[in-house]
Amino acid sequence: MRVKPFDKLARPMERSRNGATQTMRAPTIRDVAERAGVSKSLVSLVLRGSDQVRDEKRQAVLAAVEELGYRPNAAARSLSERRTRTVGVLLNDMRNPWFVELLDGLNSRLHDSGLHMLLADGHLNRRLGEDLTRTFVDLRVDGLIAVGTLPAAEALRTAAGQIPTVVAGAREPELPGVDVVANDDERGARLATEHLIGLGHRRIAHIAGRGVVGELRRRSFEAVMREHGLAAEAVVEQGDLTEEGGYRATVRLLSARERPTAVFAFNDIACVGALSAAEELGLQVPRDLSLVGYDNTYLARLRHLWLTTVDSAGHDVGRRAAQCLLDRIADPARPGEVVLTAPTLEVRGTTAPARG
Amino acid sequence: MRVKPFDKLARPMERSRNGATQTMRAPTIRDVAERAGVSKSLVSLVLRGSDQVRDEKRQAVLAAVEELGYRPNAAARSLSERRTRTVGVLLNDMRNPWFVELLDGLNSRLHDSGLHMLLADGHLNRRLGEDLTRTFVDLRVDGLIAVGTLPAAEALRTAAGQIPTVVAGAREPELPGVDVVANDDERGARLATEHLIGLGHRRIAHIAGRGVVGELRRRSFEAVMREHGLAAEAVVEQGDLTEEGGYRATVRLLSARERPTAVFAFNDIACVGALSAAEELGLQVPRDLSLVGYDNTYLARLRHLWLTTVDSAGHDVGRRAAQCLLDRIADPARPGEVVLTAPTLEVRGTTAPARG
DNA sequence: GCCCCTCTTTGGACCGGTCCAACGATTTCC
DNA sequence: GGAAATCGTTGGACCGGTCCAAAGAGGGGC
Repeated sequence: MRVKPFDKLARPMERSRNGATQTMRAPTIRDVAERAGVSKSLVSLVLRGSDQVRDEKRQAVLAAVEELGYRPNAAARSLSERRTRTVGVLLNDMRNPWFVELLDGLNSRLHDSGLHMLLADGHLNRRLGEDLTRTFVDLRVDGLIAVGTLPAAEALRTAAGQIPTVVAGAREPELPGVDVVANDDERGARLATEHLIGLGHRRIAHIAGRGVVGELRRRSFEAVMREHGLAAEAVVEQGDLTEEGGYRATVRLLSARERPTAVFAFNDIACVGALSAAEELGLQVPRDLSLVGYDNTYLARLRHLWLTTVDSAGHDVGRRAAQCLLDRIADPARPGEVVLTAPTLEVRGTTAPARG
Repeated sequence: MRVKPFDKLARPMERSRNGATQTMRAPTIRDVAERAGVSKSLVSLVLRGSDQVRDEKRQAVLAAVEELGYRPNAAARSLSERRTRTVGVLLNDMRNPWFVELLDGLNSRLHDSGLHMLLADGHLNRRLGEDLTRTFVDLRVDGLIAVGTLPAAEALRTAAGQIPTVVAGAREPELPGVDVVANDDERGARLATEHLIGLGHRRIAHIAGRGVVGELRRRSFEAVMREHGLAAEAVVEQGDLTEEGGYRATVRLLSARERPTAVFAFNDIACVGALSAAEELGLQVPRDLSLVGYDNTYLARLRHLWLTTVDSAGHDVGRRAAQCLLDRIADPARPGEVVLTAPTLEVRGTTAPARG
């Protein structure tokens, strides 16, 4: 289908059908001023809450605003103030419920400071985030938050040179002057692994994820196993962030000669895949196989799944990331910081003591 | 925690630490003009792709743009063009994966037309959408899309008077001059119910949702049952859109004297709750109880759940809603339209022939 | 050589706000 | 009573673009 470019479309609100629907323009600050019998400067003062205005005039202005249904024009304000009160959020993948939770935290904190969130999903817009960062630069957003690991690290570096930037919920890229806020993956992986070892499991597998986060969790898993003298019992199988990946990895694991009695999956979604695989191969969870996920998304909380999982506190990560951004807006020159939140273990129905 | 108002924060990008990090301003169109040795009007022409410009000058301008790293200021452009190239999306609940899918469709179509999406989640911002619509009005978005049933119908009515508006993925509110794009709930409920009847089920329950959508599906379910002479076998239990609601409704259904052999749930999430309840009460799905969900979200596609469900084509609904909005922007005076997409049935693992 | 026409280019008004220097009217102080 | 300080208000420059009327530059026809 050929797409009609927007340029060719009529301008909004120029209802030019016939005489009936007239072209009515939104009232401006000057209209309000005229109606209230004051200057536009005074109106501006009142609207910005100055206390240098006589009460009588203030009332007149507010009345005029009410009567005309006046609403300030954000574009004009941004242009003049040289600030948009908007932060751009580059989202890796809105389908991942953990990111949604993070977003929630972000939003709550930003909203408190009178900032709006402009969302863009890099997964939807094929452009891999390159165009999106550019768009945000054009919009002169006051700050930029990259949620999750983005494909376009280079574009982000460029943008970070001009706009206060924070990476949230990912460990990369580490760029100069960019804060990184995430959960402590090493600690989380340790919690999961020690939980399984504490239940008496010895042969434990890990379904690994990609990227820096995947590596951190895997290494921590291996380290903990080594600490307990179980280096030889540690199995790592590469998966990805999908259910399918978790499923296939688990099928491979369970077809091996020496089956693991427990699996620590990179995230909840992969863990659900593992659950399906176990069931399909006739194993009962947690009797025959213990499973631990990561993220404590609502998936893990579904009664029918009820996964034991590491809670990586997405909401908290979001709130802290927002705080970091606010600090960075206040002082753009401060050096980049890495903030890690402490994950906790949420024990549910997919882990049990090892048999025998 | 006291929140520092944004007003008190430094303006972005005025890096004023010491002499080292200087206050560098983003280049404007005038800087480009000067560098290229032409007027700003000419630069504007080049940037907007006019063919009335001599090639030599065009090259000079483009070179200057490149050298300075010039990026146009969106706020200034909006102010002057009286158009933002942005549509506001009021999202009922980002946690519902079906809406995410719809958003995807929306985004793809809007992006093709050079429009950006400004997302706001009414569920996150407690303000119930009232403030959000106002914010969108302030921003002078070119269009408004309400995704899902919003609590603030009145605010939406007001906004719709000023901004082209479309409701997507919900059937209410029906307002003058507002299009409604959704899947055909009556048809979807019919597909589900007839599927179950076709499998030989007679005593069939429906876990009903709230609002107009809930009512449409329930009525259609009842109508189909009546058509097959099963009016007396139709059971309706009120649920809500959560897993918990589906769980509880199912517990009630299965504790009745005459148990249904099949349940048609309002949506996938409620269906998962039903699945848990059945399992907990010792019933095997689909052997002892057939289940049908609605929406075909990725939940339904998880191997471990593998729900038979009605596919309500979120992506398609999103794309059509975007098209409606574009049409409405082009001609704001056109009367409101109701567009329904045809759902399909996705048969998976939770339905089977009735026993006996 | 002059006039008209087409093709490019330009100055400046405008979009709707913010912000600052300046101003008139009081009040305060000596 | 006059100078200084305070308070409330205002005009106008400015933010960075778009857009339009009009100016300039050539070219062709008579």
